[in-house]
Amino acid sequence: MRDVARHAGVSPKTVSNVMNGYPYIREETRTKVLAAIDALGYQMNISARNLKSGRTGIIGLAVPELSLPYFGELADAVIEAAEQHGLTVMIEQTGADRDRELTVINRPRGHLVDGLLYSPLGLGQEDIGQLTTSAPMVLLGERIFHSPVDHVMIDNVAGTKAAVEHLLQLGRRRIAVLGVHPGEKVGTAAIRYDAYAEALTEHGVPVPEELAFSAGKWHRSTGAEATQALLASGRKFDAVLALNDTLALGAIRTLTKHGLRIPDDVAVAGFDNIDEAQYSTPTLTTVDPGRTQIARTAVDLLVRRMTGDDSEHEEIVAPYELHTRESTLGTA
Amino acid sequence: MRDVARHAGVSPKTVSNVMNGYPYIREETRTKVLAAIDALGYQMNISARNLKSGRTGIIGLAVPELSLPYFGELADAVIEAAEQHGLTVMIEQTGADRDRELTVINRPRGHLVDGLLYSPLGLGQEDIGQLTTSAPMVLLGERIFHSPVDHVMIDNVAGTKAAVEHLLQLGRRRIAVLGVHPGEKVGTAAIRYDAYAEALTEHGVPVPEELAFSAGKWHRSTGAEATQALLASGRKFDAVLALNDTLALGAIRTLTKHGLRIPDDVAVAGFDNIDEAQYSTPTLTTVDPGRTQIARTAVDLLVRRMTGDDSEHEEIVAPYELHTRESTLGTA
DNA sequence: CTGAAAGCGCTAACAA
DNA sequence: TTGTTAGCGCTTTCAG
Repeated sequence: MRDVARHAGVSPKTVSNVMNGYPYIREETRTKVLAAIDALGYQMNISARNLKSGRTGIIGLAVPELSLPYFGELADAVIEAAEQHGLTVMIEQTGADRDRELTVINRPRGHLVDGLLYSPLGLGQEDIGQLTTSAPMVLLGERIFHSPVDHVMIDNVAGTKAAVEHLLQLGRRRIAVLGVHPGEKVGTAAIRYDAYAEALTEHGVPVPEELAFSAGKWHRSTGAEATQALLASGRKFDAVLALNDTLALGAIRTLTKHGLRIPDDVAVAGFDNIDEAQYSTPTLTTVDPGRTQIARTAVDLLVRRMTGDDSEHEEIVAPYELHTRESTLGTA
Repeated sequence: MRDVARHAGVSPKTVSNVMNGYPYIREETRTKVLAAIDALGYQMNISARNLKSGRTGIIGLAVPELSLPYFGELADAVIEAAEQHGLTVMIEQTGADRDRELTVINRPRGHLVDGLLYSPLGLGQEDIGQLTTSAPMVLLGERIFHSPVDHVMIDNVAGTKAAVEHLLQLGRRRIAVLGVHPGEKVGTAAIRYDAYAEALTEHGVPVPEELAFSAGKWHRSTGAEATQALLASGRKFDAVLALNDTLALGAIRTLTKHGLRIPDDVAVAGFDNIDEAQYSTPTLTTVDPGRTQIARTAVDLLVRRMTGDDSEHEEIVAPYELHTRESTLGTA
């Protein structure tokens, strides 16, 4: 920057002013400076500016795994939204395991990010003490009850119930569940399972605990395995509620391979409405949690916090939408 | 840091030494310093260190869209590999359009990233003049012929040919292509299309130009649309080569909806081997370009460049693998 | 093994 | 409208 200043015959501060669009500069000076910048191929050193300002223009996004379509699509939406605010996004993968989630979240970031969007999978009330980040944070996806942190939430309960009620309306009574995490009292799996049980109960249908199958990571492969186990158990069922879409797609694969017709023999519903759900065979009935809106709302909220808004923490629930498709309705 | 030093009764430099694991420190001093760090909840300011060292520990990854499964899976692998080197990853989305690709790549990064991994979709020889980044760069995915830049490449030509030959061996002769970019002479679409034509020619099969259907973005939706157009054209075909997996999955959807049996009436093959290809109905025959290895190799190479290796630029081709599945073989 | 001094590149505050 | 001074928090000499 000194070089540029010398080259243009002005002071460094003037160069700084030009770079930052400071309005009160004579047109002539500005032109001279810009010419010098160009001539020298100068690029401002952001680290230096950060050091001065204490802010970096970077926000962090912590998600379990980018290779899961839901999180890939979420990250896409977050990056898009961040760009609107002139922010860039650093992504950290937490894996799907609770210990690593805590490690990652508590890793010192050295003032490198101005804020953090955090999409936890298995954390709950008991862990909130651990959430000690210096930068503002917005939690994505699920509620950690009573925690004094901003949340932008999926409507897990209402969404799951809507899916279950849809299956009940179709006359299904033996609805298997895929992807439960036995022992976990908190986290997405528990929330959705509880909502499922509650919906059944509300409609006077007994909760078939023997039809709940676990899957640690919510991948297609684990969905397929859980379905194998379900079939091997010999227990009767006429529907499958998978706790997310990838599990559902793995289930569809396994059911089809075993010659079961979907939805005639077994209806299948998922959660997330990933792009794939519209194009699978059969297309997948699923709950759309409002990804794009969650991303946008969360970034907006985070930006507000970063700029000093310290009003009471907010809990925003995004509207869900149930998409009914062939995996429950058949080919109309 | 000054505070910590005071608290521990040492000089700032000693604190710095402790933080950086400098070996020659008395155990007692180290303990004192660590205690002070803990007591004050001190976090090193990375921006300041960057300013001094000129390096940030961040690498950039520029991909078209994270919501495309291939790039989600690639990003996952890159982040994983970067972590091995203690680097974090900033992701930039270029969209799938050539102008934006150039814009993004030339955006000044203000010394914010130490290196850049760049996965272009539509660039070629003519654009290499534009690639003027100050930080070292490694190109991912495809070769831009003769450019003096490091490449870690998908074996597009051999991979595509293998897929085409597989279809030919099955007796298919009228192989439609989905996803071409008419007018583009460079970029992934052109490379794969040319390889397809070459494979046909080598086997004495005429290239059916009327069976090439374009799709700008390689999404499921565009694959479905292209397939609609193909069917609407009334032209006969017994196989579809989609230039990537998402297109193929969109095609399968449309073909199935029109009552065509796969592979009996139409065999379908894709490219990328995304996770979904193993679980779709039918499972998808596809070319695995070696994602994980590409990510690892590229990060290793980039790190070498960042640490001053300025030997001749390298062009590394990752080994591909053809996975034959139900969409061409049927259910054995 | 530890400390003191200087400076990385930028900008806020003030002065001219 | 532009220049000067000082300092953000760290590390790199070089001494002790």
